[in-house]
Amino acid sequence: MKYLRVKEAVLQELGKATPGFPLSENSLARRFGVSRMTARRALQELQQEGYLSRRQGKGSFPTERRFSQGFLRVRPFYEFARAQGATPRTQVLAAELRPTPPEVGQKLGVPEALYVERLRFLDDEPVQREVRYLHPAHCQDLLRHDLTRESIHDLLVHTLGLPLTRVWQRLEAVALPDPLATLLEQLPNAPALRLERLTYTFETPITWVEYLMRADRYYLEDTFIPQGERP
Amino acid sequence: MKYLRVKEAVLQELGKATPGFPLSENSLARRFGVSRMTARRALQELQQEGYLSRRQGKGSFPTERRFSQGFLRVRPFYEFARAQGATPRTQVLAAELRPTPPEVGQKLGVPEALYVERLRFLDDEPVQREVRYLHPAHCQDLLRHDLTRESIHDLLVHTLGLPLTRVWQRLEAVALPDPLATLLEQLPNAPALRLERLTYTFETPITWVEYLMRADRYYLEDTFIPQGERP
DNA sequence: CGGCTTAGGTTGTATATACAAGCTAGAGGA
DNA sequence: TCCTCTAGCTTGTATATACAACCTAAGCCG
Repeated sequence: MKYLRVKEAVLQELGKATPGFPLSENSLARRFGVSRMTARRALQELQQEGYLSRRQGKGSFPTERRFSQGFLRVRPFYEFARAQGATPRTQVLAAELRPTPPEVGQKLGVPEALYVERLRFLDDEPVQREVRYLHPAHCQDLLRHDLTRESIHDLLVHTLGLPLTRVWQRLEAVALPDPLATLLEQLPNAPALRLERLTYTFETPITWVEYLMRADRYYLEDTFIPQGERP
Repeated sequence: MKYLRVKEAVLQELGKATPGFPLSENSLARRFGVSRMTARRALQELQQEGYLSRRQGKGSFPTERRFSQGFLRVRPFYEFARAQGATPRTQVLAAELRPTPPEVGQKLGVPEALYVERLRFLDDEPVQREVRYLHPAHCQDLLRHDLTRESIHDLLVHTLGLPLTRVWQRLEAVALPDPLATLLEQLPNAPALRLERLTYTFETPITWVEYLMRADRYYLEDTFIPQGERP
């Protein structure tokens, strides 16, 4: 398991803020006496695990570390509201073609996209802000629909006929900075859940979305039966 | 991009419930006129994306996609730490019989319970606090074990022989009040994820637990394949 | 019949080679 | 000075080869 030895060694150095970055496949291969393909595999796995960021032509750089785990799924807003017995309302703050910020542009693979920003209310209280970018080639018909009434997810699947075959998502807790806190009628730095989601049709990313949800109005709850936990 | 062509083709066949499984690297390579390593890459990526399950000596099979909608699953701390490549450490702050607070007592159905409070470190940084109440009639042997080294979940399942058949849990964002913020080396009102969980053996509640996780060190992330979302 | 060995499939690991594509610094020319 | 181009680095893709580890089924032998 040579590639594991290389991984371990690189992982050690990552902890020490060594000034030896960026790493390169060839230099690692020489240092450990392995082939480039073996060093490459070590770096690829470290990238996949979130330790390294690799860019063609530049090299492999350490990433800022964070920890992740788990499994989760979140229901559409109207379904959630119905389950709470509250009255939902949606205000569309923007719906237009707009250049994509770099992180989103990289994920969607386009320089500009349909931008939709919506504010969600339960019983006339703002509880969630949604910011969404949609792939322009696949979703251009979307703006003809009433985004205050219809679920974008349902529109994509049923009206535009885009099968949503894969979902990547991340959930975290954040403190609301000020323009957002005011928009959601919260004090600055109030806690909120932030859900970021990228949805694919096969290998094509279709839409990126960020939800910010007031912590005092939103939680995720579930009951399930675990698999393979019998003694 | 030959490996992409192979991926696409395999993905198509996956949709059709073709009886051509299991797939093998060599047969794919012959069919598409590519090298084994190229076919291998296609299969590896499909595995990583959750479409295929590959086993040495057997082959590549389509996965049952039971990615359980609406569910949130959290791994044991040591497993999580290992996956992150970080060094875990556990400090036991309390382990004793204690009266249950009303919300917990109601859920467990007992007036007093085994109380365990632990602080979890990754690379010597406190990242999670766990507070747990255990049903005294079923878990009294637990205090004889080393709670700094062993997973309570594993102890319950494997040592005490309690099948954990049902789980209720809730996840939310909170602001850390001051004694807790200091304990986790955060500023007061820093955001955190709070996970509350009640675990049953059949209809008997066994343990209630609350995890507080630093927002700057914890997030939940996943990729899954949705069910029944085809148009 | 029952158990063992073995042949031949599978994926996993490791190497060498070649070229394409992205990036950057520095040489060179206007 | 400023611009352009290129040499030389990086990662990405593709191939060929070799052997190890794992699995299954067929066949052999007691």
